[in-house]
Amino acid sequence: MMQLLFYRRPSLDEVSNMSGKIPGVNMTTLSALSEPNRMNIVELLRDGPLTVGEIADKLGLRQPQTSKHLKVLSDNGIVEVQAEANRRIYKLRPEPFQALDSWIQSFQRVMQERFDNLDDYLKELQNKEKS
Amino acid sequence: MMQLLFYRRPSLDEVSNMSGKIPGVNMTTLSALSEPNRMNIVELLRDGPLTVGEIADKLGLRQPQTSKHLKVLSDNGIVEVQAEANRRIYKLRPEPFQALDSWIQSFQRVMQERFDNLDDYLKELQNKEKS
DNA sequence: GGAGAATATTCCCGTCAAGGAATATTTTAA
DNA sequence: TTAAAATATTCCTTGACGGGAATATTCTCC
Repeated sequence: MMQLLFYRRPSLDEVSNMSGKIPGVNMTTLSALSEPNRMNIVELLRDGPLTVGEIADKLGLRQPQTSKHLKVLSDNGIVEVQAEANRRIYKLRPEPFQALDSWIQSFQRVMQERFDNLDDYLKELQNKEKS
Repeated sequence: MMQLLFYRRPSLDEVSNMSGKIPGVNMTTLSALSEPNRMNIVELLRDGPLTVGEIADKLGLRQPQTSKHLKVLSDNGIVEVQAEANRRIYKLRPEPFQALDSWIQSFQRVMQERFDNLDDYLKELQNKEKS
């Protein structure tokens, strides 16, 4: 069961300073998803595209807030829009999730290797102290 | 290539209201990781356990800030501590990443199915308008 | 016990995002 | 062209978090 503390998300400037440091994953996706309403929107869109009004209805959100959250998701490439008459139909884009997936995959691999070699580290520490 | 916008992270209260809605993944992990310095710490710990001082050195952070970030990561079960004399050795815990992994996996599955049936949705919309 | 190293905590401040309310924009239909 | 529906945008306020600085705590060693 994952947990996710809710602290202030860093500003756009802070983020852009980081970009490129983490291969395949810059952090805007995580930040966008760490807002509960946006995560709920994303979960909702798993079942297929929806209009703004439908999303607002199903989540009990007001329309302006829904539009704002969708803008954030859209700016980050998490969703895309298709205009259809008066309505805007939002759907998920798979790319961010694929990137997130491959990041975690590589993560898991390294973690597995390094999992229980705390003992090794302790010996390292002792060696350093001798010198 | 993932993106991650940086907006305010929701408060702890907001998060606890969401808990359980997303099976296996509540959002505190994402929120904790969406802070650049904390993400850097996590990336650093991929290579093995480190003390607070070492983390601060390698990332160019001050010690108090480093401790604060580590506390957030610790409170969220992303890292665990082992006391060793004066020092505290921090290492990653695999569970949050496994949970995040399985969430994305299930996500990918559903997205694959629903990927390109926007046409179906448009037909649905038209049917609704007739009634 | 006292000094000093390593780490944690507290306080204050500035910033920035999320919500509310109102308004603007776009589109269709009559 | 007006009206009305659907959506986007703006302005304002509030609250929370991250950084800085200082201090507290914990531990070891003499």
